[in-house]
Amino acid sequence: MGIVRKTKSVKKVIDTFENANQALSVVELVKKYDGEMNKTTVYRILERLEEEGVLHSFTGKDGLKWFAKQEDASKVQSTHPHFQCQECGKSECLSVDVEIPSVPNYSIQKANLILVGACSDCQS
Amino acid sequence: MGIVRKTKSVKKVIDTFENANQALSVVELVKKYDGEMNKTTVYRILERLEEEGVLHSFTGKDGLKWFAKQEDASKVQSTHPHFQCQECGKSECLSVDVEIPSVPNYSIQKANLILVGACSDCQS
DNA sequence: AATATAATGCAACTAAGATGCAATAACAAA
DNA sequence: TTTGTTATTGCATCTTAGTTGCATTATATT
Ligand SMILES: [Mn+2]
Ligand SMILES: [Mn+2]
Ligand SMILES: [Zn+2]
Ligand SMILES: [Zn+2]
Repeated sequence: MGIVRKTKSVKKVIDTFENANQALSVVELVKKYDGEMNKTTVYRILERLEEEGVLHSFTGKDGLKWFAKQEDASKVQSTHPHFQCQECGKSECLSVDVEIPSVPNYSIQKANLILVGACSDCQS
Repeated sequence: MGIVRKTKSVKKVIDTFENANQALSVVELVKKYDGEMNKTTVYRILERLEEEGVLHSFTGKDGLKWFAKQEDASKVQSTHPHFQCQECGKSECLSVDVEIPSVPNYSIQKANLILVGACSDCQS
């Protein structure tokens, strides 16, 4: 499973994430590659890059799927929160610690935390 | 805005939430009312009940929209986490406190925390 | 260069959710 | 209780994210 072949399209996607210091939604990636890569291909490359551990994904505040580089564990913990700016729409991984609350009788496997607000560029 | 008329359908929806001690996804509500209420009507009633403050909503782990009763502030804080069971699919509001991490240069307006795991009924 | 098969393009499909409009039902006023 | 106003509903249609099957193409390996 995962990526086996470094195709032109795969290289493009990897390159895009290398040069982006933020998360990218599948929707915007499909738009970005319009004309050079099929929508289905974008979805499948992202899927494979995630399986390979090159990218990771999360569901944004509006239910859209986002991807971002998978930084090494030292910088960002496996379960980290994501920030989404209400003004410019940008989204990014936060390397802060989150206290996952424990709930009696429940076993929590993972936590999905989205923080919504205004990023540094968008302060009024 | 909001609910003005207590129609049969509105009463049904309110009643469903009264007798459910969990969150309900729009998808399952549309199914539940199949034959007695139009899909569009379900969406619109939920929307109005939320505007009225009778219900509140959140986006589940898979991007689906869920609704739940709006308990009084004393029991559940305005920004509370939600739990979603990977086994049975049930979802509910958690009345626990969550530390919203502060991020330098960012203003956080709200937090959306979904905890995923196994509920008490689904422990192995 | 020949081969095996992973990856792609394309068309069609699924499913959640939104929208415009005409018909209907609440409900307040008469 | 009847009537008039208008909120609500049903229905058809649309939008958009995401998926799937299959034939074609490109990559990596020998
Ligand atoms: Mn991340
Ligand atoms: Mn809740
Ligand atoms: Zn911003
Ligand atoms: Zn369960």
